[in-house]
Amino acid sequence: MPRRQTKSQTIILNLLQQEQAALSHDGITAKLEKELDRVTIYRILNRFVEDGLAHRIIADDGRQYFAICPKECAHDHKAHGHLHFRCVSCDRVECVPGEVGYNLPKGYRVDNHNIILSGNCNACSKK
Amino acid sequence: MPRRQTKSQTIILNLLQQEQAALSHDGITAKLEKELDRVTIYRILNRFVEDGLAHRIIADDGRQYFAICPKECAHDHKAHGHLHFRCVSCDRVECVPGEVGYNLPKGYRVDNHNIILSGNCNACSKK
DNA sequence: ATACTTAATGCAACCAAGTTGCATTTACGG
DNA sequence: CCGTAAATGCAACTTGGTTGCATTAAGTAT
Repeated sequence: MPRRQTKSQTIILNLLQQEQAALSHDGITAKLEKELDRVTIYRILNRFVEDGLAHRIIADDGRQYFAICPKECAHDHKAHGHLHFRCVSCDRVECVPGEVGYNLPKGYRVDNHNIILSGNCNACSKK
Repeated sequence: MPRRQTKSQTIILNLLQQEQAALSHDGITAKLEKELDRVTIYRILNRFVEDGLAHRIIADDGRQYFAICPKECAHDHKAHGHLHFRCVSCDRVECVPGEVGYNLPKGYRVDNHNIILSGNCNACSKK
């Protein structure tokens, strides 16, 4: 039962790879020329996450965004300590490189980070 | 058109106040003895947020959690720089005091923080 | 206390994001 | 080229949350 390489899959993978930002389901559909079923897209994305190829971010609009894991986090697929920025004007979610600092009371074991700042990105705050 | 003080409202306010954790809609219903309509609860919570009484957190399960604003953040109702921890075993979302450090490329204007770490809390990681 | 205004409630219906079941298609190993 | 099972597509469902609207009940004026 190994994975199979399908057209749809590679299309989405390429999309995510060339994209700077994390994409939501409908961000993806928007960029697709050949229409794909909602379900298919979700399943492909979930597979990517399962395989540690992409990570899933739940933004503060409550929706899932997906981004290809940068090499830096390749060693550690669950704890993505970097932050994400969602621009409320252009609706892009970007991965912002660099670690986030915090301290937690002892005994707490983190196995997932979901850090979203939102506001206006560089481009939009100039308008 | 000022606000009116109703029973349901005070019940929920008290609930949130005495609770250490942030509560979701159904966390609240669970703790309620007298049953309240879903819609009513949501509307009350939204009003609290509007009035700067509570803040809304979107956890990494995609759901909204509400917590009374601690005094420290009274001066600044939108940017809650502190982090939240969601325990995946006991399903509690706690506010963790202390600022979170990060740096953002210039030009970015943050007006909301939504920082969720998840994993096992002190109590649960001992089990 | 009584009447009036309009905020708050409750119900039904709706909406959006995401998932599941199942029949059909299709990648890929033999 | 055949057979197996992974991937797709469609319909239907689930969950979290919101909206419309008639009804109830705060708070104010009389």
